[in-house]
Order: sequence, then C-alpha cells, then structure tokens
Amino acid sequence: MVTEIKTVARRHLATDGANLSLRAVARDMGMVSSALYRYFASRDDLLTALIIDAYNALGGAAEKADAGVTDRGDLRGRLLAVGRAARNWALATPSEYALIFGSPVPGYAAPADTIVAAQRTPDVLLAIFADGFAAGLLRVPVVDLAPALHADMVAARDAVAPSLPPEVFAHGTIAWIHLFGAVSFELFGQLNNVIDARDEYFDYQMGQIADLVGLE
Amino acid sequence: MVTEIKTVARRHLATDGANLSLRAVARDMGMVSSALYRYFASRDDLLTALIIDAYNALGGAAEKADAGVTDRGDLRGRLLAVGRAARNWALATPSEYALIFGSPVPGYAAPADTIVAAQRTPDVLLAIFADGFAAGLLRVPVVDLAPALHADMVAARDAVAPSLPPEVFAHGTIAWIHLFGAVSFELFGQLNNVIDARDEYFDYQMGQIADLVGLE
DNA sequence: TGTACATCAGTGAACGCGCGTTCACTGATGTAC
DNA sequence: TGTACATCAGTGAACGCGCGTTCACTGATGTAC
Repeated sequence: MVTEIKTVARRHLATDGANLSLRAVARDMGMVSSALYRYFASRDDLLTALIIDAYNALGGAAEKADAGVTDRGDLRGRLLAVGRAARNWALATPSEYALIFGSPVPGYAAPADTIVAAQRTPDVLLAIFADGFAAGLLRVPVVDLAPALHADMVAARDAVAPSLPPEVFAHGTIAWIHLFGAVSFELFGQLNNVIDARDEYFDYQMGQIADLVGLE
Repeated sequence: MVTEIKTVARRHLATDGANLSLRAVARDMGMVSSALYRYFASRDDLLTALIIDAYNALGGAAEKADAGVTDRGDLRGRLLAVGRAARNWALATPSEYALIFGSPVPGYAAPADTIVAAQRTPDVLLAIFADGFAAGLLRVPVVDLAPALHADMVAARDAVAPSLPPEVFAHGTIAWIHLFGAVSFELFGQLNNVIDARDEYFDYQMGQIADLVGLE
C-alpha cells in the first residue's frame, strides 16, 4: 500500500514537479485524501520517502554498473559505466532526478535520513579512485590545495576512503560534480538546440574528465 | 512600475521559488491582484521577464568580469574571473539562479526571446577560447570526436566563433558545463556538511578545468 | 479661465478551482473465548 | 460453531486557506478647444 502510494506519487512528480499534491495522488488511487494520512504523516513525509527512494535507485544503479565491469583495473571503463548508469537512470526518471538534484523545494528541508542513501553514488565513484590508487593505476596529481580546502578534503576523505591522498580525493569530487553537471545540464534543457548527439557528448565528457583526474 | 513589480516579484522568488504568486506580489505592493494585468498579460509573462532579466544580469556580470582582466592573454585569469563573477552573482541571488538553471518549472515553457540573453555568459567563455586560439595561447586537444558530435560542434561553433576548431569549442562547452555544475552543486545544497572552504574549492575547480581545457 | 471629453491606473467582486490537515465516523475483517 | 469484541482501513464533511483571471467600474489626471 505504501509502495502503491509512492508509485502513483512518482507519476505525479512528472507533471507537478515537487509541488506534489496529496489530493491528486489520492484521487488517482480512488481514495479520499485523508486516507493517505494512515500511511504518511504529512505531504513532506511522502516527499522524503520519494527522495530516499530516488537516491537509493540511483545508488543501486551506479553500484550495479560498477560491479558489472569485470576488469577492476579498468578505471576509465568503470567511470564510464557508472556515469552512463547515472545518466540513464536520470533520463528514464527525470522528475525523480530533479527531486534530488534540482533546485531545492521551497519550504522543504530534507531530514538527515536522506544522507546515507545520498552517499551511495559518490561512494561508488570514490571506490574507483581508491582501487586505482591502491593498485597504482592512477596519476597522483601535483596540486597545492589551499589549507582550508586541504583540511576539508582530509576530513571528508577520512570518512570514506582513509588511505586516499586528499589530492586524489579532490579529483574524485571533481568527477562527481562534473557528472552531476553534465546530467543536469542535459536534463534541465540547456543542451536544447545546441547538441543533438547526446550519448556521444556524454561519453566525450566522461573521457575528458577521466583524463583530467588521471585515470588510466 | 514594471520594474517595481519585478523587484517585488524577485523578492518573492526567494521564498516561493518558481511558484510565484501574482496575488502575493500585488499584496506586497498594496495593490489589488488584477491591477498587475495592466503590466503583464499573465503570470507566465512576468516569469519570462524575470528569466530574461536574470540571464542578462548574469551575462552582464560575466562580461564585466572578463573585460576587467587587463592582460587579455591571461586566459586562466579570465576564466577564473568570469567563473567567480558567475558564482558570486548566483550566491547573491540564488533564487534567480535557480530560476534559470534549476529544474524546469512544471507547465512553463520558456519562449524563444530568452535565447539571446541566455547566450551571453557562454559567449564570454567562448571568447576566451577564441582569443586564446587566435593568439596561439592554448593547447589544441587531440581527441576524436564521434562523427555526430563533431557535426554538432561544427554547427554550434559556426554560429559563435567560426575560426575555432571544433575540438577547442568542445573544450569550451566542458568549461561552461563544469562552471554550471560547480555553482549548482554548491547552491542546491550538495556541498553541505562536506566542504566548507567554498571559495577555495571553487577556485580549485576552475584551475583544474583550465588545466583540462589547455588554457595557459 | 473654464468646460467637455478621453485616457487609463487601479478597484472590488466574482468565478471556479486548488490545496493540506483534522476529526468523528462506518463497516469490514480478524481474534479470543 | 457462535458470539463479543477489538482493530483498523477508509469515508466524508469541514476548516481555513490559497490561487489566476475576467470584467464592469470609479475617479483622478491630462488634453483640446
């Protein structure tokens, strides 16, 4: 029942965006709107559940794509596989992507329970870097991180991949941000009337980013 | 009067996001909601005006920042200046940034008159590449663009900087997308609880991107 | 200087619609003895 | 096998609020003669 509500709600996300209407969802299910309160304490609760689901769906797709690359030393291949998986998920469910990566919903503050799910995809990317570093398969960048930034990187790195030099970790965040940027740019319509060969363009970007971050 | 309405509307964007309410704007101005129809044919018209203003404000800031770099051959400096200007504008007016670069507003289709204004900022970036190429100050990448992508790049390049090799143009789009990605990532809250040294992180990213695209 | 008229910014009521949330309730199902 | 009771999913009415848009209108200002 909870899952059925979420399924219908996801369908509404596509047309209404984040101003999802409980009443509309109830209507679609042939129920009265107050009935939904047996399953979700409020509209924001439903939204939170959808957000967590979306993070998990994306994270699961990323994990699966990475696991599907048999040559674990093929770092570029792994990055490309994960990137494509993320993009494909976003293209297939654009409103769910927008829900988690689009402009913040006015008046909605994501609770802390979203964090674990949100971390899954970046974790997959970081694992590529951690594996590559451990196996000596990536170029460790020579770059001077500003002290405050260096400290941030060390702290974030400690929580996820303790062995990774902060410079490599920083490269990982760049890959993650560019992946996010490339998908958002395309999905939010900024590529319209400019680039039609979207698959090729995405792969090209991933390749360039792999060059930048020193994946072999 | 039109500008006063827009000013008040911009203030409301901050709290309501794109579901801007005409009635709320009118209320704030001490007017009755129907009075606004003397100045804007509909809510969407007002939204469009705000969008065009936002593109122009960003574009103007980018142009000014670029023009402020006296050493025109300092390509990295120009990229950084433009990037910082865009980011600062976004940080100062986050709701206007979200309006043009956030998730699409459900039910709203941007009309064609936004295109010219939208092009100003990427044009500034591309001018850096065009200048750099003309002066022999950038490394021309060796990369095989997929045929369909190559064609897209050539077509887009022809409209803006005819002399530029498509490979360089493609690098320009990467810089633009990463700039967009970096600002969106920060503004939409994805950096929260991870990176505090935001200025430094942004500059770091711009530096890395400058490396990638071969700016000297 | 004074009158007649046109312009036009802003009013106020109304239409028809939407929403989230509460609350007392019905009525079917399952459980315990 | 039958009765009494508890559980609990879903109802329906209501509260109090919001919205965009239309339309006939008022009343001040400016213009022309």
